[in-house]
Amino acid sequence: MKLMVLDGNSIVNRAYYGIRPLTTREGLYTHAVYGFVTTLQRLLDEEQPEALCVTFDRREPTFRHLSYEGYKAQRKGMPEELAQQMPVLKEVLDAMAIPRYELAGYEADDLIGTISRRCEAAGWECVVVTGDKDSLQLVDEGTKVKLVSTRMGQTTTKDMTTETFREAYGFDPIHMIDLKALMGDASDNIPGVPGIGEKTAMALVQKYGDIAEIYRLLPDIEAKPAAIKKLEAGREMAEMSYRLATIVTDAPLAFDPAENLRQPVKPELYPLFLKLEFTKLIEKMGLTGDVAPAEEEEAESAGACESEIVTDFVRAEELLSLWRQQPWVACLALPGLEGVCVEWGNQTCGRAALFLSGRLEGYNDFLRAFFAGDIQKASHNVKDLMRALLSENLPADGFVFDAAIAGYLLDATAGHYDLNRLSVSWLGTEAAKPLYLEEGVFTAMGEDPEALGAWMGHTALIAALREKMVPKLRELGMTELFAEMEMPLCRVLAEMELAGFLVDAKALQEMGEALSAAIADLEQRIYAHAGPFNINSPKQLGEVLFERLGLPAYKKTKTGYSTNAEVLEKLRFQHPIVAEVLQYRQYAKLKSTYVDGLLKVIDPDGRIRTSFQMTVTATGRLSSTEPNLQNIPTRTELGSELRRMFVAGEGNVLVDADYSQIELRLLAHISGDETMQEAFRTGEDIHAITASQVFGVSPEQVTPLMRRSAKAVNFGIVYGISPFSLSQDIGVTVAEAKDYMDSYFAKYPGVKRYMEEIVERARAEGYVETVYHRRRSLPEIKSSNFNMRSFGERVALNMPIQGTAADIMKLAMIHVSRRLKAEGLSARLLMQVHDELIVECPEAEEEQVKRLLTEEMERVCSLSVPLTAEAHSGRNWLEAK
DNA sequence: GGGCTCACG
DNA sequence: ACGTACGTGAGCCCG
Repeated sequence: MKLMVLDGNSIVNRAYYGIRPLTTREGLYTHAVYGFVTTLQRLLDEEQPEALCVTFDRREPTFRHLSYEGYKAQRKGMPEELAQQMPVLKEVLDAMAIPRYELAGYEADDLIGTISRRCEAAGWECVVVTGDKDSLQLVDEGTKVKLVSTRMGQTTTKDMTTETFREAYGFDPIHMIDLKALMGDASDNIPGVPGIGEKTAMALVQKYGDIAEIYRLLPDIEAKPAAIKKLEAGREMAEMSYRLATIVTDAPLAFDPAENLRQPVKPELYPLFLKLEFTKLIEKMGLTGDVAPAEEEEAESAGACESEIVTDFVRAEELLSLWRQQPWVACLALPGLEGVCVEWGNQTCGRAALFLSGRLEGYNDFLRAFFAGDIQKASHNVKDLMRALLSENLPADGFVFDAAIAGYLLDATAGHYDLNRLSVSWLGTEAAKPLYLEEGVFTAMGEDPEALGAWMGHTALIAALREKMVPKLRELGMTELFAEMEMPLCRVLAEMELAGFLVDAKALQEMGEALSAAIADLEQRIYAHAGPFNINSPKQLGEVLFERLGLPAYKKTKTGYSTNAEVLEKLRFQHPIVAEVLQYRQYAKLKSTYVDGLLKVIDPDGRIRTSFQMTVTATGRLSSTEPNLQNIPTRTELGSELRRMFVAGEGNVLVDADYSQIELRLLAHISGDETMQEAFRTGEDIHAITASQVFGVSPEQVTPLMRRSAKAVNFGIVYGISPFSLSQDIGVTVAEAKDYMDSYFAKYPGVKRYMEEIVERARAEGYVETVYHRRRSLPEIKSSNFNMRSFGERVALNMPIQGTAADIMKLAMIHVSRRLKAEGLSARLLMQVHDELIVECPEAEEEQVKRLLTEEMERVCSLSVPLTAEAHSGRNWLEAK
């Protein structure tokens, strides 16, 4: 039989400091609890113990405090954000039916010591889980310690048994106490012997075992005379430290391993996890709220009271007229537009109507009427619905609310905005399982009341969400952002996705063949140096380069040697294989991601249709998937050849317009820095101007190197760079990089002030926002973890700039699309790549479209610096750049 | 499914 | 002293 005991304080601390802070919608911090539970789940999987318990420290002083007043005296109290999670954690453990132990006068460690010895006495195996190396003294034949460590945001465990401990330390586990008695422990304020450090202490314990033996033999031990002197002087300290470091194994604790057998979780766990918004855990642990019928009734009150399947068009017409009078109705369509559910009326007793393609004569006419502009509709993932409608030549107007987008604006870092998650965080309840999402059930829905019910339930959620979210959007000043930017953009993006980008498949195919040949050739040359291996495997490549060929390994990753381009560049001239690998990598990337990847997704009409994601990025940018057309190569000559494959249709051209230095211009505008603003008003080349100002030379004296450095600083500032990273980027010493930054800030004091102020504000408010009130909350800025806090500070600098640029581009797209239509042009938007728009138009419209694009892009807003855009055109994307 | 690498702004 | 630039997505390897 096996019992696993967790050091509650140690594990929760690790979770707290190691995980990005997370709060519920109500502002309750939850990450320490979340981290604790996920760690626990993993440990249970790994160990499969029959019994389980958790120990905690108590506030009362222990015998250690009483015997030595310095003990943990300097230890700061728990941060408030962690302290408030402790009772929640205990509530969770209770709901999971996991016994927890705490005892006045004893630390969690002492209880663990006691528990482990009681287990052994009862013939049980004991597994101790902690992050604290002190507990290693407990390791023996019946007890192993799993050491938990959190590095770079992820937790790993290391099993310590008698054998592994001996291997690592060279003495028996029990002598951990002696080691600590000699070297002390700064974090617990255990003094040890003054002057004796880790090295000496390790050597002594390895040689003599315990301090009693060392002091018995003193002064005739093998050590430096100075060390012997210190040992003699510090005898009392050693003895006291020994007592402090010894974990108690006989605390007066009522404990019997058999009373800690694992139990099924209690029903309280589900509502508790709902409150904490642990949707992922609910799913993983298969928790459900199937409990008392009284609660079910309440849950249903959000749904419809009355519902009907509409099968005749007279009734459909009746409803359509009714909805034209309503301020808005909620709707949800089935994939493939096989059905539409409409929900209206008041919230407590709404009504639902279902329209199914197989059950209603004139279903298409219904769609045409319902999706017209005279019925105001709230839905979910509106852009996708619009794309489906437009592809059937149906109208797609009158959408006033998208629950996913509202959820995104209200918390851009939540990650997922499916109706279930929105429901948990906004309504405090889970949605019915979306049965209709399963393949193949759509046409059968009419026969499946459960699926119909779930579908109606989801539609009702949209209405309930709207009621909650619209006031919140207003409260945060996002009404316009939502209604004037995000909602109108849905239509623009749907049309762009539908348009697709024509590609020259034949040329792409040929490029692929050329790449294949080059790759095969390089492969042979690489094998000639090292024998055959998988070059695509960083692990195998690392072994070849750094073990077999003995090249110096500059950098390591979590899992082994780093073999990235930066490392390989440094090795380029040390062995001919390196340059070949670099080239192989470049070709392999182009072939697999771009040539093969794109060939796979060309539609029958020769066009590629990407999907724009509106709710992914934390800053407000779009992203592009399946395929990603926002990362088509441009930085290398060979790579940029791929852009030649993206072409205009017969008789058409591509017009490509991009904003010039939009982020730096926004830095100048937002920071209010006069010098930088002046530079943009008068100058052409901002990096050269910056160089001349930072290096104190006239514009003609700026060398290419100076310009390059200034450019790196300009970019770096926007990202919240450190002197170290700047030095890495431009290949100078850290001191030089720091000098550059200092003179940059001296020249642009407004930028420096902005950086300080925005971080200060973020700390005070807990969020940052763009000029258009797009918001990103920043709980990490208050973190006591240095890395996490620093990250928060960099984000605070960057988000308002990157995000405002994204806002401006979104507005530009809406204006461009509107005006292309207003002027009766055939031109249509195809792509957006953050600061760049691509339009396809008949040759005859080329000049007009170029003008229109730059005008609309520049006209979006009026800043304290000019906002400029440039347009070019060509037969293909490369030519048009 | 996470890690590494590399493509973009 | 810490560890070291913001925002993305895709293909491949490997446990």
